[in-house]
Amino acid sequence: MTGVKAKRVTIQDIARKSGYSKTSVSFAFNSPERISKEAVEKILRTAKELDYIPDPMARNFSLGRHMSIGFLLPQIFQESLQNPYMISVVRAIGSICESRGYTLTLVPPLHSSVTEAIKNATVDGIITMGLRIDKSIREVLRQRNLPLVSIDGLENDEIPAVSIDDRAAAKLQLDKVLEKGHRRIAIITLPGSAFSGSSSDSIAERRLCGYKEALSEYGLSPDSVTFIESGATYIDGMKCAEMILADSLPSCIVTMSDVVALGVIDEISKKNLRPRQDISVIGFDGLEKDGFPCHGLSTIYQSAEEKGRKSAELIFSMIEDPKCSPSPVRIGFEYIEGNTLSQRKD
Amino acid sequence: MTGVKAKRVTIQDIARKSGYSKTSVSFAFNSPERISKEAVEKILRTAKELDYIPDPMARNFSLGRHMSIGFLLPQIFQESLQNPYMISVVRAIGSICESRGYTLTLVPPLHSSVTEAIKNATVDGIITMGLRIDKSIREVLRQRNLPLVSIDGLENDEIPAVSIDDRAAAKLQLDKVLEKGHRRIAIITLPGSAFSGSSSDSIAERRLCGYKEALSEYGLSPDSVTFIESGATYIDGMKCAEMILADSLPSCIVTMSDVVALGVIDEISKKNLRPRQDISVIGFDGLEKDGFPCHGLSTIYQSAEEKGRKSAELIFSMIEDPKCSPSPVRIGFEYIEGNTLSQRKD
DNA sequence: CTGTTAGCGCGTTCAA
DNA sequence: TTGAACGCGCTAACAG
Repeated sequence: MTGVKAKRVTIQDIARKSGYSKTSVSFAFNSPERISKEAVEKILRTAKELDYIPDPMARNFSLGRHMSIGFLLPQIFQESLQNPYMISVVRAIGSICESRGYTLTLVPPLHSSVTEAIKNATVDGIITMGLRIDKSIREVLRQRNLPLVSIDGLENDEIPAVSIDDRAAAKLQLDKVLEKGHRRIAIITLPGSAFSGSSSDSIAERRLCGYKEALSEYGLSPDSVTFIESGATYIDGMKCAEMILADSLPSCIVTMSDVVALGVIDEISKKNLRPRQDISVIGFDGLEKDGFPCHGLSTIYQSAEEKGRKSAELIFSMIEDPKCSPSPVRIGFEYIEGNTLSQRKD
Repeated sequence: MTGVKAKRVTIQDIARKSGYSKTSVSFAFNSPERISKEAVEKILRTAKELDYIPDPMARNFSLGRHMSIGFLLPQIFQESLQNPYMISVVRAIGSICESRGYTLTLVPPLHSSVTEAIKNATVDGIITMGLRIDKSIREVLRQRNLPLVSIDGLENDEIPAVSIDDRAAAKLQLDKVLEKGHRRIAIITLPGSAFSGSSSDSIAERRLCGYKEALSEYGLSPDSVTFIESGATYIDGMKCAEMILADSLPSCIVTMSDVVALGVIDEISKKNLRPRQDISVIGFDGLEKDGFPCHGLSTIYQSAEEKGRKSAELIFSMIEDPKCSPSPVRIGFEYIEGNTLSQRKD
């Protein structure tokens, strides 16, 4: 039995007081056409008197659904919702949920465990972003029979995924930089690149491949470039730029995310250098197109809106047809000409 | 009965197969110490074989709880999550939820109705922001026995609220502007000011009172100031600035939100005017302190983190003790000296 | 067509 | 260690 909560009015109470059966009360709320007008009236009147409305949890339990999609946060709340790109994706997912009458449940790791979090999430499906779906996660998904869509996840995997071709996008990014004549280049990578050791396949790694490809096409060695790993926030970008500038003076700083690039730019200004004229900067994400002010940052655009929308549509199709196992979805990308990547002058 | 979902393994199945009762199975998962070691082992082994874990919804239903807090979005998803200040508040709420093992459910209006949304939200409590809590909302809250905390809501109200003294904060803001000698002032207000007609008490209105007070202390009439209402996004700020600049040339533009101020600044630059030197700008919120890059915008700071945290703590205290009706919480505010509000020169 | 009876869903917990 | 009741609403099947 339950705790000490004040005893709620139930469908039973309305049945008794109105003189009808539970069934009729249920009908009055959900299929008024199924019973007589007067019955509906009397029942609803009684319900109003007793201040009754059906309990949504009991209702959902009975119907075997939750009316909510879970967005599984890869890190703790504080960090996940610090990332504007992730927020834009969440916003897009939310819009789809909204149009279907669903809520969107943000699910943080439970006791630092995403697996535990999935075990306990009362949702009809889960969308995740930038998370490695390991064995224990797959197990729980199977046990709970819970559909999951992974954004920016592994490729060649049985789990439905939405992503861009990160390798090609990164290559395009560095191509633009090299085209402009830059050779003294610093690249700020996201966590999860080869440098951090373990992770076998991550966005950062895929993009690194793209970078190396671009370099090799120009006959350059990866060693000619400074790589440095950083978190994905504005502050991280500033710190990282500070480290880089203390050391050398690249003609271009390449980042794997727009917010990092913004931090870099502000740090450059702070050092009394001029972004663009003295040091070029290029970002990644194209946040400006999704409504986040970037002041003309040159960047690679990947639509957060589309990623979110597509993944939500995928999850709903899986909920509606549990048998269907959708194929991966590829989102496009493009170079956005801003005002922070200029021709090398020196 | 439910739909066509693949039949899940239930506690009953484990009981049968393991030779123990449902009760014992339940104990094996929740209070292993209540039954023998071998029973626990055998049961858990059987569960593993059949790929069983307890269903969280059934569990929560049985326990009369949801393990989730609802954040009620005042507008549609798209708009609500466009607002960095709201996002910062959500982030803080989420962190508290996280630490208690709760999820955070984002609840958009259902069929454009917040009341309907509340009726159906499977959550233990609701936090809302900038929403007028009308009669029909109160009714549902009572019916559902659902605690609610309102951020930036009405004052002198029986609903627990978390807010700042908006009137005083706005006065401080305009005081700073007037101190610097500005007299040709344009003020961009949020929706819900007197101009928009109806709303009887909103943030915008309270702040307007503060502005008028400041003006009157300087012997100035409200008519000497240009008021213009705007949405709360970067883009809205740009548009608004465009309108203002097409008309006249104020020496200072005052906004009710930092993002709007950022839009104004970029629009000023676009017009080949210099923000700060030619036109001063002051914002409101202090987003920079909450991790959102504002490049030294002068502003009034109100802690989003604190608003979120306090409201989450309130809601949990109400959940834990349904009888308690907490008193309103006031958050502090302060002027942040940036580099966008300068002495009037002309 | 209107209304009812009975039982389900799944895990928790009281009383034995 | 367990059988039975419980939480709350939904609905198949049936009777008038």
